[in-house]
Amino acid sequence: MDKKSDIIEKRKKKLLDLKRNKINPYPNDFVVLHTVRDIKKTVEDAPDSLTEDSPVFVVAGRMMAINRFGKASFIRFRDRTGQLQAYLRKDKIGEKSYNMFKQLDIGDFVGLNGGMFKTRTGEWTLLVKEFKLVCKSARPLPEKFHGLKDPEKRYRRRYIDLAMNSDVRDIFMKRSRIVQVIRTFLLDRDFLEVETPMMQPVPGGAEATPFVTHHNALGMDLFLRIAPELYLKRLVIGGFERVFEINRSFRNEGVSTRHNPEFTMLEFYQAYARYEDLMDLTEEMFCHVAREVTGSTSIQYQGNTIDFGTKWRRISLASAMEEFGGIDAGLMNHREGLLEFAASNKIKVTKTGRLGKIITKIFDVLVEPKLLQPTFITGYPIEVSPLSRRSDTEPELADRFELFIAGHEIANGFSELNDPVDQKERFLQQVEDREAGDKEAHYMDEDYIEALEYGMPPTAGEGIGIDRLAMLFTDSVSIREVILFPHMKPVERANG
RNA sequence: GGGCCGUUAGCUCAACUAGGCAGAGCACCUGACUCUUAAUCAGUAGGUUAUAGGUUCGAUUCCUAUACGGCCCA
Repeated sequence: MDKKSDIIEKRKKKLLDLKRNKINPYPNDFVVLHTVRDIKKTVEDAPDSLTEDSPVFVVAGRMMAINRFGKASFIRFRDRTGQLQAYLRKDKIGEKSYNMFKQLDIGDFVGLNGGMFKTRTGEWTLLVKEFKLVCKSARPLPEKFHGLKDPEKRYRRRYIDLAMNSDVRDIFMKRSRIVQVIRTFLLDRDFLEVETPMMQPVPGGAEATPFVTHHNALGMDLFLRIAPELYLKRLVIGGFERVFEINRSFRNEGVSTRHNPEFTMLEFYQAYARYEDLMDLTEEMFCHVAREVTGSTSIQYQGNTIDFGTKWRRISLASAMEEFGGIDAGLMNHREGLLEFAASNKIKVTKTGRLGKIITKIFDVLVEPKLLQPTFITGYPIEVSPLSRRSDTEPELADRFELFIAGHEIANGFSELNDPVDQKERFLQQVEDREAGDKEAHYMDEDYIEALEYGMPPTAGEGIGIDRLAMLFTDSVSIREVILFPHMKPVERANG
């Protein structure tokens, strides 16, 4: 048997009392005419025009604090645009109305109308002529000073986190802004925004374990996409020479400060471009985002200044391994030597894995964390790049780059492999790896091969992790801080 | 998957080292107060200490397991 908390019981009793007194605790007829932002702007622009009686503002919001005196009260309330103080006096709103106000709680929504005046301490305040309860809150908000801190409660009940913590609101407004700026940036360059299937018969475009689901009517399993790549390239084949998609992909992996099972990616494809062009475009895009979102091309992340404004470093994987990992470039083609090096550095690698996998694994551990300023790494081995175009000059390498910032992989781009015969061979090699036990290896996608056979113009494409970008621009250590509702295990509810 | 840490009132935290009546602030409730802004003053009330076991005369405290979470590693 649940014993509900005293404080919630009392709130629910107040609700019943309201109903008994024929006051609707959930009306929907209050017409809002102004926002807090509107009011503050008027105060700023024309303070001399304001009197207690005019102009009359009509505004609504959630009460975040109440200071009651005997026959007057100050409240602080907030709408989507900001917070404002209001002053309610018994002699202004009438005894009946004031007694009704006394029954309200922090957390309730009120509709207010009145004029602006300046208090003795100089704060512009709404002098309320009329107020109306707009929504009763049946549960108390957290403490006003400390707010809600427990990360588990913050993630599980993000609405309270948002209601209480302005820095959390700022993070998600910033995230939204980042996406909007990127969208506009691409639209301005004649890219077409599209939506491609999230449920796919063959999951492709990345090395990852997919989620499986089942379509009853079709009697078939489908996979939640691990990337939109192969569909976006089909669109390039169809003549949409510049396309992009910003949406969710899903990977059936563990959760951590950097991984959420569903995450947001931008992927874009540009025909007649090469991967070098996309590096230029990426620099331009990030500078633009930084300027639009923060007002500067350099940002602070975990105590480090990250500068997008200067030319980004471009360095080959082999050189980076030598410079940051201390691995002799001559070792790059020597499997046994690399395995020995990995072992002596306590890096666990799959001994049977392909050479490229061993190299990238060592890179992840020794080099990636050291790449603080934006850095493009190029020259990836072909066997870890099964969808990339083969380099004309070094056929063992792909025309590919990855972008690292603040020790995180942020983007991955390459000139697309548009030779269907080569692509088929690459898939076959992946299938071989899969059969050898590599669960993340690509699946054979015959339908995609067929599409390539119709001809895809030379194209370069890139994926950018939006969550990680949002982490960078909001100085967040954990991906959960930039995802509104991060995945959590369900918990038995003790109290309904 | 492994290691470490955490879970006490609606919220933020004490009490645990060395077992002995579970406490504070805010919020709530009652009263006073017409310029407060972490309002103030007086008084009241609020707990199955995450869950299940064990040790003990006695467990929030020690032990075991489980659940959920955080950080680090894989």
